[in-house]
Amino acid sequence: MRPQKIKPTEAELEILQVLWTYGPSTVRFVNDKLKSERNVGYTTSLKVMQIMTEKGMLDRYKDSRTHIYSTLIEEKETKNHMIDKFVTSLFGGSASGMVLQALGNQKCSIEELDQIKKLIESIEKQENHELK
Amino acid sequence: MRPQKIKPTEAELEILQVLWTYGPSTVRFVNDKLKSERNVGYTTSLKVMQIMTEKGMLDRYKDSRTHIYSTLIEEKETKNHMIDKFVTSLFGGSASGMVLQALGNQKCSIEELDQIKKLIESIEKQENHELK
DNA sequence: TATTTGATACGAAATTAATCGTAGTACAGA
DNA sequence: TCTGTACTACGATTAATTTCGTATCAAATA
Repeated sequence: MRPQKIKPTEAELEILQVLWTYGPSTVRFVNDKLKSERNVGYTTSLKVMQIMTEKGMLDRYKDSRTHIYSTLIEEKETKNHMIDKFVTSLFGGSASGMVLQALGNQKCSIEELDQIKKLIESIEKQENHELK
Repeated sequence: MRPQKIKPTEAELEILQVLWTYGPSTVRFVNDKLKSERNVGYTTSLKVMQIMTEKGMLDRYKDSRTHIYSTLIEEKETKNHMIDKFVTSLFGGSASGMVLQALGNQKCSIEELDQIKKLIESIEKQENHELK
């Protein structure tokens, strides 16, 4: 049973990134991180985080005066869902189509490319195994 | 000079897909295609396409009674921008991070994986060239 | 104790997206 | 010519998102 539909808005996503990166945090901490990127008021972040809590995306507990928020949705799972949606809506569901275009136009280092190649090889090896 | 910021909404993207796939089309044609996926009213599609025209995303000319719409934004360029935004907001700008996760969780055929591997190899070859 | 500081709750405005109803227009065919 | 059909234009509504101001409360401190 999913906690909720995985479809964070842009503002929610920014907040999730902070919580995924730094772990459970106060509104003050999250807002400071967001402010290093763009201008956001404290009560704006607070409100969004309250709404996310209502939606079941975040949990919180009271630590003396302040609340400590943590995410209830898994980083990897959420990103997978979002990749999936992205691939479906832009590439007719073809993940390889998306990857080909991404690799063609984004700069990756040799090391990164090698890492991808290794992953592909390990997938291929595994598939051969399963075919036996 | 860009025609406009490349940031189609979901409804706009659906329409762009149809126009990219089938070429210049009437509202009726586009709406029929959309209706094969989900329920959309004719005037809804019409309205969105009119707005897209105002925004400079689409162009149109009158063919006797009806308008024929065509896109003013390039498929490949638009998708590249969107990949870029996606990678930035979800993967801190690391395209390889996104690719690794996409390949890990989406099923690609052996042929597709090989195709990706070949692309990587050709990029690597080219980079070696440039380094000489 | 009174004041300041920093937090939460809540309401409400502003924006944007998506949807559709209605009205008007023009051509085709009876 | 009259009528029906298919199209466009436009306004209005709804829902979701983002934003922030104000009120309130509690703890720390002067």
